[in-house]
Amino acid sequence: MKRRAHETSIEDEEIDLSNNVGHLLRRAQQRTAAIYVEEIGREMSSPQFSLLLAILQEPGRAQIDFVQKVGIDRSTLSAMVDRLVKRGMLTRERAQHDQRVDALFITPKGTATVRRAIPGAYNVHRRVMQLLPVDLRVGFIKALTVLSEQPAEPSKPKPRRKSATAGEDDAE
Amino acid sequence: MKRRAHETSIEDEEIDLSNNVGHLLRRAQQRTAAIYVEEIGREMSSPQFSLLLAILQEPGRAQIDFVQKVGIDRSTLSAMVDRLVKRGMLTRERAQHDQRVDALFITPKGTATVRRAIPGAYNVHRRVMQLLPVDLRVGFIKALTVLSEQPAEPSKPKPRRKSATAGEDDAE
DNA sequence: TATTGTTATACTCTATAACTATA
DNA sequence: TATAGTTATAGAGTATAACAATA
Repeated sequence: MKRRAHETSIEDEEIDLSNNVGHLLRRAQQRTAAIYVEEIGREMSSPQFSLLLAILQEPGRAQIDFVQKVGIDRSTLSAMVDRLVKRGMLTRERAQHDQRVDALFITPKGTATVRRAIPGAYNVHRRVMQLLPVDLRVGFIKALTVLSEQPAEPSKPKPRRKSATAGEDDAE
Repeated sequence: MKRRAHETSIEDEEIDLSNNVGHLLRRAQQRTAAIYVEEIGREMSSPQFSLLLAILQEPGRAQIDFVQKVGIDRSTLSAMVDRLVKRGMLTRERAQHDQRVDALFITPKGTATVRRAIPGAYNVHRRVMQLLPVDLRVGFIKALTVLSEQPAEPSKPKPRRKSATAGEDDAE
């Protein structure tokens, strides 16, 4: 592991959860999720809301498009779409021009459901922002946006020379 | 996005994922999780690391203490501890003073595992921070800390007058 | 051969409720 | 009765790998 970052001997007491972005992000999301439930309820999970909203705005796109747009794994998305189709929120249609792709459409019921949730989504955003000191708000969203935009190689792993295989430079 | 709470008629196009804290937090966490895997691998999930670290720092505390400290649900934590015990990272010991509580201890193996992961944890933190413009970094952590600290009534629902029962003031 | 989507597998996390054994 | 922990359910999301159909 590339410990050259800080090759000092590290005491257990020197690290703690309060300066661990991963942990903080999880807690923050947890808090946000709680507010989400208060505002929107359990009819739709937050990722489901994101997906439905995206489809509402660009109906007819292929699943793969939403994978990238919404940031949900291919197989996860497939399962999510299954559930939402089962609940009458979405439909799948085989694309004519390419028989491999499923175009996604939102049903009237799905549309109504998302639209109903939109005010709640605003409230979630607003309430979370209100928890923060005013001077941190803009920067916070900026920071999250930057992190969200970083493409972690989203299903486009650029066919590197298949020679060596092995290490993703995973450093073990 | 601050279109004043709601009450206005909202067009679908006016809201989008790029100003939705919930969505942004999820994406950001996703990105962080990917870095976590690169640095630490799949030996431990991020929540497991948090838990082990907490126990390393305060061994012998009851499970319930870690529920609050680490922010993991009671039953989730129970299952996590099961897995970690099974993998020889933790032990449970019935507390003498209160036969209901399980005190948690980290084993030498667990200790070694966390300690080995600590440099990686630093790297995760560092790498995530480096993705951000310098001027956003401190504020970002501050904001996350604030959000993390908000207690969403963590298993301490304070026995309100048992009179009315009913509404958790859940609004809805 | 590459791409889209599905399926299988396996983990993990979350939440609720009911249950036990204590206190 | 309240608390600590477990267990049973149920629902989601995530990730990997393998596969079929299609391009």
